[in-house]
Amino acid sequence: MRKLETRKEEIVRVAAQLFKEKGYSAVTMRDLAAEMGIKAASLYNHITSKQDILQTIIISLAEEFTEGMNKVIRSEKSSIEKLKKIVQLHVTIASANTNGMASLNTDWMHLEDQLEYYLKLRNDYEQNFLVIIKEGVKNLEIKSKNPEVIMFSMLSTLRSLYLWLPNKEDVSSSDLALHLSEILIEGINK
Amino acid sequence: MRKLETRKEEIVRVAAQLFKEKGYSAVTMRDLAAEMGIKAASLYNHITSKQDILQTIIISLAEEFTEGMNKVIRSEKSSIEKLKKIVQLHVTIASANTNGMASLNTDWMHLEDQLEYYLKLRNDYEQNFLVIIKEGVKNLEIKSKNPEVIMFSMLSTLRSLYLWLPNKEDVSSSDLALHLSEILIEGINK
DNA sequence: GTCTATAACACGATAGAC
DNA sequence: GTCTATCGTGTTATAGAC
Repeated sequence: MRKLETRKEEIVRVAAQLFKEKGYSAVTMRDLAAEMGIKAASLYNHITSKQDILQTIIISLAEEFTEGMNKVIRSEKSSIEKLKKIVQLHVTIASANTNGMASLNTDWMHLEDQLEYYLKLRNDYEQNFLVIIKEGVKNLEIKSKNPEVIMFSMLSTLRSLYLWLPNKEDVSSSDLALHLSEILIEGINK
Repeated sequence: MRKLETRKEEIVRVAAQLFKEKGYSAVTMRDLAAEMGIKAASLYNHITSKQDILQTIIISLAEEFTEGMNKVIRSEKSSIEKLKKIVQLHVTIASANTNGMASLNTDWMHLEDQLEYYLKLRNDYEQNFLVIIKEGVKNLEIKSKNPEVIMFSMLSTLRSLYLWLPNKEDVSSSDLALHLSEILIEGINK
């Protein structure tokens, strides 16, 4: 039996959609209330502030990525296999919450109390990503290109998935992850 | 002899930097004026509105990309060579204006009068990009993967360059374009 | 070309009735 | 749990002096 959505969860879900369309700063509490069919003042029975909503959206996603990365690192796989697992991680999380991913990617700078924590999680994630690529180069699994450029290229694509996934609801998410892994790892040249 | 920067150009340049840091909606005319060392009211002797600034930043960049793409299309090169030219185009434009690229990528939805025009330029650009990839598949130059996924992957990386370039001022922009082309086209697998 | 002053309105958030 | 009313502040933009 699926747990029912609380009122706060509903507010956060609707807010994430509006934040994706216009960005955190351009969405007013009156906009959000109207979309919920209530008055702005009523929102405050469920959340403590607008900032509270942004934190809830971003931090839970950032922690999901951190948890997923930690599992990948602990797994005893080849570097290429680890990268494929990371592609799958991004496809899975982005598919489940495309709206929230927009806030994670473009509105993180509006975090207040939790900004430092977010930046630490993001930085650790990137460092772990980089270590996997460098190990792959050392293992002779990965071409000896600049690892930073490789990470930048892969991560840019993975971080942009939320912009593209909503238009591709016909493609299964496991198919997409396989397809994307091939392009990112094998290239496109025949 | 280099043309001197007009006061409006200076305002637009400083605004682009602030827009990159906090986004269009979160930057106030007082913020911008303070950064220029004047009062907010004084800005209006040089620009007609805040919206005017955003338009100036975004539309000129969008037209640069359109012009560059048109040159690539008219050139009589292989599909792979055309893609390499597009990588070079993005690296060149993004290197010259990293701050403006942030607005182009994340604040375009705040355009008012020019929103439709921007969307047409962007859509045409993507269609041209897709045609080049599809021709490459037909020519047997490019692996027969889903062309939309290939375009999404390449374009995501190219559109994110502005986030990454400011930290890599030591790398020459032609070296970066070559390096990036190799990774995007040949992949990373050994 | 910049200033002070201010118009006209929108913002996040709270108080207290129901 | 939602409402009406409102506080205190911030917003873009204009008018007119210097």
